[in-house]
Parts: sequence; structure tokens; C-alpha cells
Amino acid sequence: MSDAQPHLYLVDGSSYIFRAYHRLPPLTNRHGMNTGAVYGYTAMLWKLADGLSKADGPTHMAVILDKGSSSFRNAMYDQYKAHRPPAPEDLKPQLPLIRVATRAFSIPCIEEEGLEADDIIACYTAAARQAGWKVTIVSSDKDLMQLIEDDGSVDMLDTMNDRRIDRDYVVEKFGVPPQQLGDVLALMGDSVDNVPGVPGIGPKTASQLIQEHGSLEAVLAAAPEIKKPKLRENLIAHADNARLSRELVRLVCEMNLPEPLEALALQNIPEAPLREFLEEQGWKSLLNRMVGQGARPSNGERPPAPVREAGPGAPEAISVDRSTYATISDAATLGQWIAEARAQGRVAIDLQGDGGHGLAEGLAGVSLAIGPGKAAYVPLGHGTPDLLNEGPAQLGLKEGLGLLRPLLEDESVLKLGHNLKDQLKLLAEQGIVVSPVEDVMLASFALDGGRYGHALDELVKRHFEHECLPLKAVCGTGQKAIRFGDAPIAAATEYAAENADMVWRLWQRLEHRLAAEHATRVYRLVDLPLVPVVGAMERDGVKVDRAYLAELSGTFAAETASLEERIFAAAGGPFTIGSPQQLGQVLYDRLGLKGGRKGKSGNYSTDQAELERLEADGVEVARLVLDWRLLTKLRQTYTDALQAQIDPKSGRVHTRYALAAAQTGRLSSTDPNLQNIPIRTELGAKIRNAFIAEEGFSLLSADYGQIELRLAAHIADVPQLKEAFAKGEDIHTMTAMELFGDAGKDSRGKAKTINFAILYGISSWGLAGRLGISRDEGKAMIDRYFERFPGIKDYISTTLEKVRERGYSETLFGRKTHFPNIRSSIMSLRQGAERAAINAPIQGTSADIIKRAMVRMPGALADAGLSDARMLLQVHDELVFEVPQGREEQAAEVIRDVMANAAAPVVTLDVPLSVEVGWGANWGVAH
DNA sequence: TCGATCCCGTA
DNA sequence: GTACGGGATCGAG
Repeated sequence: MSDAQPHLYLVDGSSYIFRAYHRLPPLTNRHGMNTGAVYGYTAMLWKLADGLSKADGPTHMAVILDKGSSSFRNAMYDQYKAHRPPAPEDLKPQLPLIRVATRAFSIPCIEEEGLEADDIIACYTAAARQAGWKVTIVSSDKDLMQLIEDDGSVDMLDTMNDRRIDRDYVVEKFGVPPQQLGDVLALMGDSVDNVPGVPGIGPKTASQLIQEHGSLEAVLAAAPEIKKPKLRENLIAHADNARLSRELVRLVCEMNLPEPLEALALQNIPEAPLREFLEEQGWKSLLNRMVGQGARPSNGERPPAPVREAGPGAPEAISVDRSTYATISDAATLGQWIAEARAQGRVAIDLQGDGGHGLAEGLAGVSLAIGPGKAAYVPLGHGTPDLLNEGPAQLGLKEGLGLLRPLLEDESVLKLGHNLKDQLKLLAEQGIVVSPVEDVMLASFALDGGRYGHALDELVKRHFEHECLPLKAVCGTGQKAIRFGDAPIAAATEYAAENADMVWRLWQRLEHRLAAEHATRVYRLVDLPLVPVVGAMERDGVKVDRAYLAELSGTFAAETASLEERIFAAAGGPFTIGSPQQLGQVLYDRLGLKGGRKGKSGNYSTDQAELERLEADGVEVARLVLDWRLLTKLRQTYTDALQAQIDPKSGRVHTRYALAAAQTGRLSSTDPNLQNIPIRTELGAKIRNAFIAEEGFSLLSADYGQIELRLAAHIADVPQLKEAFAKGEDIHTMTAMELFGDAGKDSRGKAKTINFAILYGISSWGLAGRLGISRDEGKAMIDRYFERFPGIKDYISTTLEKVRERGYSETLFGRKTHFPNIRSSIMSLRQGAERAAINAPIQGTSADIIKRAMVRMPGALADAGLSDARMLLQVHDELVFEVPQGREEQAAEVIRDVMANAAAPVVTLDVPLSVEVGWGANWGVAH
């Protein structure tokens, strides 16, 4: 190591320990004390000290801690950090251990009464800079980011997420450089430290304002001219709070250094005290690392890094010149391209529709790519046929598709596409069955699910840092939008050919990862084969009784009108009932009702729970509004909207299923969403009766009973649950008996709530809210549940451990869902990710199973001589079919069989899957 | 015309 | 507490 510039590492010990406590799994030392956080802390110090001889590693190091509970900021503002919950019980005894651990490393530990760690860090940073040293602050606290210097002389290291935080990071995250960060933080406030900020201003607005005006004072000065009324008022009314907040977030250095800089030199660490500490704690793995290494755990030997998969990797820079794309308007040229595609054995294709959603309205053209940058557009339906003008030179639809058909159907030529479902649907209408195919959207979904969206332009941006020509640049937007087929051919070529080009390049990049990252099974055996199946469901659509819906609409409307009158009478005048803002004002300001709860936008909450609370207090208008909401919701969202969605050509409703939208692997349904048709309320359930079978057919509904609980029983290996399912017992009753020793209505209801809470990633707070009990009672109930069903507890901890280590969860079939926030330093994000990570394997396995059933269904029906039976809808655990009358029993047998055995042979479940089947003239009676 | 927010329907 | 999509309102452009 040369005598280069000294480099001081300042470790923000207090904040580290809190974060470590929340994110690391609990760990018990040999005295039965939880030491997870201290262990994490020790491992971190180890790693840092290990950098002594490394480039950019520390030459000097100190740990800075908070001391005492109040600082000069409390004198400034007595509410500062007032709402901080006390440290969790099992963290408290760990706090003094930090000092012990730090001493064991012979690293100085600095704390000062009345000063927060942040201020001490600011002081040392200033002193070290003055001495010409480099400083790295080991923390992820945003307040400390104010200290970062543009020239790199001060940066931060977030060891939790293993990343350097520098000026660019701050600019990216907050929109301003570190020098202006304090102003942004002052505006946005901090609910954890109870820094007030300005109401209604969050990170986004704060950053925008400071960027615009340069400083907090400038923002406050300009406040009267700000256009947005709410923002203006808040800025003026809370200017003092903003200034106070500015002082609260300011880091101050008003102390003499308790230890001189030179005293912080990092030495080789003496072995004895460290060994003693590790032995005391019983941390064998760290002890073993010391063996033969001397005390300093360096000498090049690092513990093996956790196994991480490749991931999307760094973006690959590409150069794209859209002007080189070809437009093909004659048969000879197209023939040459087709020949070259044949020679390559693969071709990327993209179809351009004519308007409306997806490709429903017909074909404007086809683009092809036969290599990176080698792409062309074949217009087929541009311009409107016109007796006087010929329109643009192009191959006609018939001729063009005639030439392309042999290529598209050639089994020896691989067709690459993005979201091929919609394109294959359209070609199928022309009688062209494309095979074989690969879909980059689905490949990306299988590889990078949960990481980001899988739209083509987003994938291109992520993988190539390239911006695709947006469709609106070609077709415009809104009312003035034109059909793709009416766009100028030159622009259409740039857009369409680029898409095919990008598909080609993406497949090159994704293909090899499928096998390497074990995503092949989900991609090839589940999602890809589902494409034509779902395409057929969309094409077939479901018949809807328009007259019946219209009648319901009428009834609902009349009912709504009378409710409206009564609401206005009770409210003392008309207002927009549908506006939560106005409703809140009427209830709490005009009528003066008590107990209004305001959300962060400053409006009163008027959601169902609040209105029900008012209703219980005898407020009649609350009941009326609830009824009004139910009726308007049903009318607007269902009876009216559904009528509008009936395709005039088929008289049926053709929903569209998104295959790569839901993180867990579920399908989603849009335009209209047929996966949220009402059923729970009596009134809502009437809407299901509008879904009817074609003349001579019945609607048949088959749904899995409690599939997610069954999967939880299997995955978490809970003997009692598995046994109950095997015997066909009522699962919630069984749970109630286990938990409470009785299965009265009340107990069973509670048990049911807990069972669901488990699936959703339980928290004592959430359960308490749901059951209307205290948090402690909720906690006790969860503890009891874990005690009775230890498998569930193990499942949760091992799942989280795995996700933290690898970054993703997996279903029984190997579908991965990534959780980028699982190690976030922002608690709410992290906890959200944890709940989702607990739920994803269960919800995702259920999605895999029903998808496998769907893939097998058409063949199974055909084999049974039921090719007239059609699968129409999927609602997560339910499939809806149209079956010829008189064949219902037989179809039910086949369907039940396919669904119940859909996990096999890949996965053998310890619990049976039950399938309930019903049928009738409409969905309401079938379900 | 667009995005954010609130509210609410399903599994 | 999980996973979605969509309607209305509101405020901005």
C-alpha cells in the first residue's frame, strides 16, 4: 500500500443496527438471546476492515453512535422524533453489544451526549476534508447524503445493498445535487423523525420545486405565484414549518473532535479480543474464517459470495439507424428476404394492426428482421382503396400473405416475436398457423418477472439503452390519432421495422439465459404453449345478454336517482356524491360529524370502513351513500360498460388476457376485465346472469376449491392441514379447533381470516386491523398459529431467507418472481416486498397449475369427442366453458380430471385438488 | 388529454 | 396484509 491519500471510513453504527435488525433473520446466541443485528454488524465490520489493503479501502475508520435520546433538535422542536416507536424488545439488549463488537475489532467508537451520530459524522467529514483526506460514510441515511461532494472526496457506501452512493446517485434519486438536498428534505419532511415538512409535498414535488427555484427560500418567496392552488396555500401556510424542517435536517458541526483524526488509523486487528468475542457469541463461521488467516480476515481469502444468477446484465450499447430499414413493395424483393430468412432458419416478425385495440381491426403490414439492423416493412393495407387514386405502392393483403405463408408455416424456420398471441390470432383468421415460435415477451417474463415490465419498448430501453420510435410519433394521439394503415409509409417503416429488429436482438440476448437460469420449464411448458389457447379464448368471447343488462341498468339508475334525492335532503343541498372530496366536506364540515380521518392529500377519507363507522353511529346519510356507491359502481363499471363492450360482429364480449402482467404469473384481463365480475353481493351477483350460453349450449363453470390454502399446506408441509384436506374436512373449522379449541361461528370466522392472512404475508398490525383487535392480541394469535403450525413459520423464514439471498422467489414449477426491494433500506418498501414474497410462491403455483390445465384442456376435450366445447374464461381459480347441451356431464368429467391432475407429473402434491363443477343457462347459475 | 388519487369489484 | 383493472373526479396542460 502506497502512502497515497488517507481514506477515512465513518460507520453510522446506530442506523445500521436498526436496519440490520429489520432485514436479517433472527439469530440466537448460546445464551438464547437474539443477536441477529449484531451478527450482521460484525460481519459488516469484518468486510470493511478487510478492505485495508485494497484500493479505495479504509486507512482510517471509526464507528459513530447516537448517545442519549435527545439532542439540540429537541430544543428546537419538541416533537422531533417524538413518534418513534421504542426499539423492539429483542433489539434493545443488542444495542450495547455494538460497542463490545466494535471494541473487539479495536476500532474507535465515538459518541457524544446531546449529539446525533449524523452531526458527529458531519464534523469528522469536514475535518478530514480539510486535511485533504477522502471520506466514505457507511450508511444509507438520506440526511447524510447532504455531505457528499461533487469531486468524489466524500461519498457513501450502502453495505446493505452493496453500492456506492455518490453525487450522481443523489441527483438520480432526488433530482438535485447534495448541496440542495437539505432543501428538498425540508420540504418533503420525514414521518419517521417527525420532521414536519409541508403537507401535500412528497419527494417528487419537493424535488421539482427546488429544481425550479434553486432553494427553499426561493420556493417560499415564489409561493404566491405558484399556480396549483393547493400547493400554493400549503406553502404559504406552512412556510414556518418548512424553515423549521430545514434546520432540523441541517447537519451541524459544533464540537471539538473527541478523537483526533490520526487516532482513527486502521491497524491490523489484534487477534485475541476478536477471538474472545466471537467465541462468546458462538459464531463459528466467523471464527473459522480467522483460522490460519491471522486476525485480519484479508489475505485475499474472501468467503464465497452468495450464488447469484446472471440477471439481465449490463445493457448492451447498440447503434440503430432507422433510415437503413427497407420498405418492401414488390414480390421479387419480398422473395429475396424470405429466401434469406429461410437460409438463416429464423426470422423476427411483427404485425401492425389497423386500429382499435391490438390487431382486432385487420392488418396494415408486416415487418421482418433477419439480423441485427437488417429489417424491413411490408405494407399490405395502407391507404384507403380509392377509385381515382391508386394509393401507395404495396403488395395487397392477399398477395403479401400468400408469399409469407410458406415461411410462417415452415417448421424449419423459427419465428421470433413479441407478444405473439395477438399476432397469431390475426394470422389464424387468415388461416395461417405460425410455427414454430419464440416470444421475447414471455422469455423476459420467465427470466426477469418482477424486475420490470415486459413491453417491447421497455425491454429495448433496459437491454440496449435505446429508445424505440413511439407509436404516437407515427399515428398521433387522442382524437387526432390515425390508423396505422393511414400513416405515411416511410414513418410506418421506421416504426415497424425497428420493432422486428429489436425482437431479433432481444432474442439473441435472452435465448441463452433461458437454460442457464432454469427458466426453460416455465417458458416452454407453461407460458409459450398457452399462447394459442388463450388466443382462442379471446377470439371466441362470451355471449352477453344485452337486453338484460339494459334492464338492470335502468333499475339501478332509477334506484340511484331516488337515493340521490334522499342524500341531498339529508345533506342540506346537492353536491357530487361521487366526489370523495366533496362528500368528505359535506359529512365533516357541513354536517359537522365527528371523527373524520384525513389522508395525506388532506382530504377526509370516505371509504367503506369510514362510512360504516358513521352508519353504526346512526348517521343515515352514510348508509345512503354506501347504497348509492354500490349501485353506481354496478351500473357504471358493469351494466353500462359491459354493453358497450359487446362486439357488434359477434354479439359477444372478447376480453383480452395479458400473459406477462401479473408478477406472480397470473393472467390479467382487460377491455373489459372479466375477472372482477361481481358475485359477493346479492345485487352484484345478478350481473353474472348476463353471461349466457349460445343457443343449444350451456355455460359450465369449474373452479378449484381453496387451492391456495391447499398449496400452502403442501408447500409449508403442515400435517394437520394436509390431513384435513385429505379427509375433505372444513379447513377453517379445523383451524378454529386447533387455535381456539372450539369451532363456533365466531371462532371459525377468525380462523378463516387468519388462514387468509397467512397467504398474504401476515403482520400483527394487519391482522389486528382486520379482526378489530389490539396489535398485541393479533401478535398473540399469530404466535399461537405458528405454534400449532410450525411448518408455516418455517416456510415464511426460509422463503424470506432465500429471497434475500437470491433476489427472487420460486413456485413449485420454478417460476421466479424477483423482489428488488427485499433489501431496501426503506422499511415500508422492504416489508411490502416481504409480504409479496411470502404470497408469490403460493399464488404463483396456483397460477401455474391452472395454466397447465388450460394448455391440456383443448386436447383433452377433443380426445373425448367434445371439440364443440369451448373454454371461454379464466378467473384465476375458475374456468368457464360453453358446452353443447346434453354433453355437460361428460364435459364435466373431462374438465374435472384435467384440472385436478394439472400439477402432475412435474409436481406431486400431498393434498388433493378439489374441483367443483356446475352448469346452466348463465354464469350465475353455473357457478 | 393526461396523470394522480380515491374507491371498489374479483381471486 | 397478496394479486389485479377500471371508473369518476380533480387539477393540470
